[in-house]
Amino acid sequence: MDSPLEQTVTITRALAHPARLRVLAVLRTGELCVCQIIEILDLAPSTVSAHLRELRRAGLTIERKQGRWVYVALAEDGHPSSWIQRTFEDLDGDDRIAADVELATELRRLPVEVLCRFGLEAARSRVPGQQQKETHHDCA
Amino acid sequence: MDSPLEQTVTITRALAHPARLRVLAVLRTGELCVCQIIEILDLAPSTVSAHLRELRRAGLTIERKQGRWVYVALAEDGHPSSWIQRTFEDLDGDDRIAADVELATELRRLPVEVLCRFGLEAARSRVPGQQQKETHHDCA
DNA sequence: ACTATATTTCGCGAGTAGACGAATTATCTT
DNA sequence: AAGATAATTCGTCTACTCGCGAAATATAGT
Repeated sequence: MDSPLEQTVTITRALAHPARLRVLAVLRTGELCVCQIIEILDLAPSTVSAHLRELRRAGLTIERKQGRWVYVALAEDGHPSSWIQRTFEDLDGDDRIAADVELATELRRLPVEVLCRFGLEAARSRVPGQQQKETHHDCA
Repeated sequence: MDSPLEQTVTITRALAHPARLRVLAVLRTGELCVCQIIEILDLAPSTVSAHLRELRRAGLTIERKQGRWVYVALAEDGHPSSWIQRTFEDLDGDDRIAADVELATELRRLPVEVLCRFGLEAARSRVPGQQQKETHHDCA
């Protein structure tokens, strides 16, 4: 449909924002649900939703809906994925990205249900020792 | 100075415009002077100048001044150049780009002096048979 | 059916990108 | 020194991006 030129613009435009690059980087370690991404970026849900829409439109990510939650993951194939690889080469070693990845790792250990509803601080205090017992919903 | 994240944004933003992608593609076959690029893009000189500034700022191109003319070329090394390579893979086969490259080939045969001063049509009629005799200034 | 909640869509305001023409700068030619 | 000209900078206009909160949508649990 789009010419190669237009497609390239779509992809590079999608890449050309720190919040969207951060999302891609953090998805490198696996899918995340939208509420986790909201927590990591620390932006309004509507803002994050718009960023995710742009990534999806460019073919850089895919989404699956599971119950109330929407999980976002990197697109595995298609040529957008080689742009993602190129991006990661540059992003490696960035402090902000490293912090995001670390936070993502913590978030994966917390039950999504608690995180979404009460926020990070509350989820941390509810699951202090990095081990959750009475979780009903798994994050991935 | 800039973090890897900021640098990546700078580069991808620079790539995220059809006019700038066209410039990069056309430079693939060798350097061009600004007036030739103006002719190819068919945009106001001030607009083209702004696009070239952004490419330079991102480290994607380099410029050298020779007399009145400024010649633009792709940056050969540094990691911006691998972004350029990635870009070319996608741009190959685009009709617009192909036409631009063809036009660039023609422009290289015309004396810059005539092209800059009188425009493409005039330069074509002054050098009808693809051979120029009384050229004082070479294009590269 | 009703309530709670995860996410998206909508509408708005502030800032920026990208187009142009006019004015400026730098360089060549005479 | 003066005039011509390639290119850049500046000012302006329009349109879009990106942030937010409010409203709408969809799904889960009671």
